[in-house]
Amino acid sequence: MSSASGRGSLADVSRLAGVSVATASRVLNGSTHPVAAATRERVLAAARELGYSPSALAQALVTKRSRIIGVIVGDVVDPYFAEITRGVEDVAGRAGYLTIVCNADRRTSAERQYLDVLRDYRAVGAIFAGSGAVGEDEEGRELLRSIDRARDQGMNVIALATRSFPAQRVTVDNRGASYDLTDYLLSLGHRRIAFVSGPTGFYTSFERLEGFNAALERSGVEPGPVYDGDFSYEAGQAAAVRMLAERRLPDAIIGANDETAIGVLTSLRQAGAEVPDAVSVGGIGNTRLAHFLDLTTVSVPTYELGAIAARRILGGETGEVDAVTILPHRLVTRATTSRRTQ
Amino acid sequence: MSSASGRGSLADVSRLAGVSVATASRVLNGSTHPVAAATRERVLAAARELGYSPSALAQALVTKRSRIIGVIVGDVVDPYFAEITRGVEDVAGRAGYLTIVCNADRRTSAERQYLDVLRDYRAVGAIFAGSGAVGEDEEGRELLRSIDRARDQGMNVIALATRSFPAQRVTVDNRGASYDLTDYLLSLGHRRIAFVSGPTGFYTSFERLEGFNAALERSGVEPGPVYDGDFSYEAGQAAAVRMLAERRLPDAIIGANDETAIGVLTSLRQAGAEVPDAVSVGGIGNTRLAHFLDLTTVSVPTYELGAIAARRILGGETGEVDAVTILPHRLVTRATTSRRTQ
DNA sequence: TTGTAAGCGTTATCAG
DNA sequence: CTGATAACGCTTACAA
Repeated sequence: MSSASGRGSLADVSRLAGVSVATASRVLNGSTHPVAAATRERVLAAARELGYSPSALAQALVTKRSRIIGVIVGDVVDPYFAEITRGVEDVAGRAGYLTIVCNADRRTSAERQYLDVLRDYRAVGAIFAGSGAVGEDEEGRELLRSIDRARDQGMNVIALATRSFPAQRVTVDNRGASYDLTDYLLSLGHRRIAFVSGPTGFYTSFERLEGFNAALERSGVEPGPVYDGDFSYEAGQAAAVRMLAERRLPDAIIGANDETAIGVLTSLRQAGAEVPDAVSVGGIGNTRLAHFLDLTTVSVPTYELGAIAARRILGGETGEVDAVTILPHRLVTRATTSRRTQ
Repeated sequence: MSSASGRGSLADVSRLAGVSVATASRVLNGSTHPVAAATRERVLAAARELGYSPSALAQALVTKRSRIIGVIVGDVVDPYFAEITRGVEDVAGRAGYLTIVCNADRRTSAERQYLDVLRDYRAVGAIFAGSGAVGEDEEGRELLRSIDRARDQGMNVIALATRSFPAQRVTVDNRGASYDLTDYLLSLGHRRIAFVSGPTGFYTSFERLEGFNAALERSGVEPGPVYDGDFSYEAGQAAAVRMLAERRLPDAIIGANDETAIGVLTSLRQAGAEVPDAVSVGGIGNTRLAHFLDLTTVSVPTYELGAIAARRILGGETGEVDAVTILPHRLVTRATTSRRTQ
């Protein structure tokens, strides 16, 4: 009976302390149920002697809820997501929760699979950190089904970007962020402004492109050329190469995120184009990369995004499923942009 | 009885299919136990209809093992660890395992806490990605105790750096990496070479410093100045500021890792010092940052480190506890180093 | 080939 | 204040 390998179960502790498992459970885990001081002491002593630690698995099984919180990101290596993750982990860890980081590689099907696993482990909630595809395809519908099932089991789902499924949202005004950056570039005298977009079909890509176009239009400037990208460094490089091959560089270039802007920046410089003297370059995100490279960008409170989402989930604020909280962004002007000279 | 909220249990499926839970279990989970084709079909159909998905929690409880693998890193945001994480997650995910990333902030006590939680969830194994403190302090002893207990419960523990506890290791030759970089700098004619170290007391810091000193000594060059750091960007900046305040810059500067080297690099450039014309700068790691900034560095196969460790754990190769696998490193010369001119 | 039943380690409900 | 005991959802001998 006395669990061959485990000197660690509640039963063992209760036996050693000479009480029932019920009592042992009450003192060892945060129960409000009253227990006599003397009894409590004996249990504590027994637990210490045995080096008891509760089986999170068993606890979760019976309470139907584990102390796990999941973050589903587009790319663990992108600092944008790494910083969000840190925010989640900080508040989760402080509350004794474990954070599971799932790398979906920006694929909806992977997101769904991870969500399912998270649900299988009865995670308390899931945070979708990345943007998703616009519109209703089969994968989107499957994701929606998975989300519904997750919710049925009591999971709390939060998105940190616009998504095609209903969810409480904590995000930033991507359109505004892009608008502000474009506007700043215009104010520096630039007219031919190029934009290297995010992956097509993603909400965040769309919103940022929209802000760009809106700012140009409002100033009566002809829409600048748009180069397809996917939020990667390589996409920025590729776009820069294409620009360099054309007869004239734009006055300024915006990357849909910092990674892409940095791809543009380094390619340009390697090719001998002066930044910001010949071309200005800006990104969005204000990740550490931007800081390191002194890149003009728009600060997005990534850490806060993660921290707030985690707090929501832990606070059990199921709230309105469609509530949306917009965190402020802020233009950060640095060394890769300057007034137009030529 | 028919679980109010759950139309999802094995019992529900078995009932609908008209078989016992044992049979349902056998067909639904990879059991080799024979089941009649017709029965199998009925069970499958019932499961589909109910949208059954097994409780990972219950499975783990009874098998005493969950499909979870943990990675304990020093800093999620540092690309060095992010890339390791990606390696782990790729192979774990492919095998249907969930990766839990734990951010220990380079604190031994946090590492221990995370390991304990991982054990509470009966993770199949834990990977210590970061380096640890040299020597035997109380925290080190506690960590050791936790590791022993984790092993008792069947967990597999692997370290990706030298650690003070016994563990199978998959790592690189840090001393050699640093030696090679230093040697390269010497070959370029540099003589006054400075080193910005990692956090004092950590094995990896120590090994890299050692390689640096060994290379200088072997060439009969006077030991260069060593500045204290902690693997952070800020440490690199601080060291650069101190150097700039001194009467003469060194010929070359080595950062104990890429982050630090980049801190040095950007501070130098912002202060108007030409890199590599006035000073050469190199790092260790070959993280994406180094790539972006065209930084000379030593390539460390981070992704592979993580992938191999994960494969070991999943393969259940408990193997020799002290076995160590050294992966090759490689000097990557780029634009931040050049022959000494002055 | 199928079923029965004993756990796995907790929590929670009810009686004392 | 304390103790039985029934779940929780699943796996796995052991029987049939």
